[in-house]
Amino acid sequence: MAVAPVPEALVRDARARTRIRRRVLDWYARTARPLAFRETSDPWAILVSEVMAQQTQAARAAEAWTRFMAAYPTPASLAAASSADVLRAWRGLGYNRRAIALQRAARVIVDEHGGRVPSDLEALQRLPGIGPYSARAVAALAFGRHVGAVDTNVRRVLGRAFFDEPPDAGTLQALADALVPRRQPGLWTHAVMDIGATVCRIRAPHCDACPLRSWCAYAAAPAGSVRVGRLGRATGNVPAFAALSRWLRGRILDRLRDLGDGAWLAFDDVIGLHDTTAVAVALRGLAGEGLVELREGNRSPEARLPTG
DNA sequence: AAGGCGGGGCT
DNA sequence: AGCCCAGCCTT
Repeated sequence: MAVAPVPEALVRDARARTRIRRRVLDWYARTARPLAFRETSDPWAILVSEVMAQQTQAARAAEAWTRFMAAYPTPASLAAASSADVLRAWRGLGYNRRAIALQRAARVIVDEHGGRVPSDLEALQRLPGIGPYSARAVAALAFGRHVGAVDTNVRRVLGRAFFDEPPDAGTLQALADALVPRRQPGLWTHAVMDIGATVCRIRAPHCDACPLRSWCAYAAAPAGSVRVGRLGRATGNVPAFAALSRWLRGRILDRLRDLGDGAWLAFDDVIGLHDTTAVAVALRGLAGEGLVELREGNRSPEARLPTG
């Protein structure tokens, strides 16, 4: 078993990187997950897929993506839509703020970039809902830029293979960037994420099937040594009331999705089983994020999906 | 640096 | 019954 190279050596050793790339790309050519959004090269379609995949399993995002792209095939089409319709198209995906942010991004693309998704990394990251990961993913997948997109999969794969303890974000990003091949940045990006999703899983990794096996510190670690598991943010205890707040927001949005366009829903009709204060807090929160509009009704305050 | 934000799949 | 998922934004 080869000793795992320290990341600094790997960044310097072009031959080692070449071997790693070849092994990974060969593996990907045989085993790639058939995700619908991998069939497109349209930057807008790729951007939409990345937003949908944020904290959402890629296979499930792919199903929604196909429907969404049929409705909103261009930035201009999403920019011109009503937010209510966009939220309806987002049903089932969760994190509904993403839908509003995506529409805002489409409007920025139309207003400031001539309706074309920008290829510049900084411009991408300025778009609403596009952070460090998504900007790099779009840059690499849609524009062939040589940037490493570090998501939870890549963090785990590279962390396990090339570090003995969780690296800081800058160190990890530098290694991810250095590993991107000259020729096929998009294929590489998909490939590393697939390793994390199907082989280098957080539990019960399939090291024997891994293209990085011969370089990997994790696979080589003797039994009993410390093994790095999840490399993202530590998960703290989630209070029960937090889950309830999210759940209530979701139920309210689903009620509003089922109403006709522009129809208002009275707070009193939402409350039913729910605590009056909890409903009010949820609606204020939704309004503050642009997910609903509020007005004072006759009996009680009223809410609807945004018509703009 | 920490907390909020969904819904579904997997173990 | 938890834990996790192609993260991002706000405070």
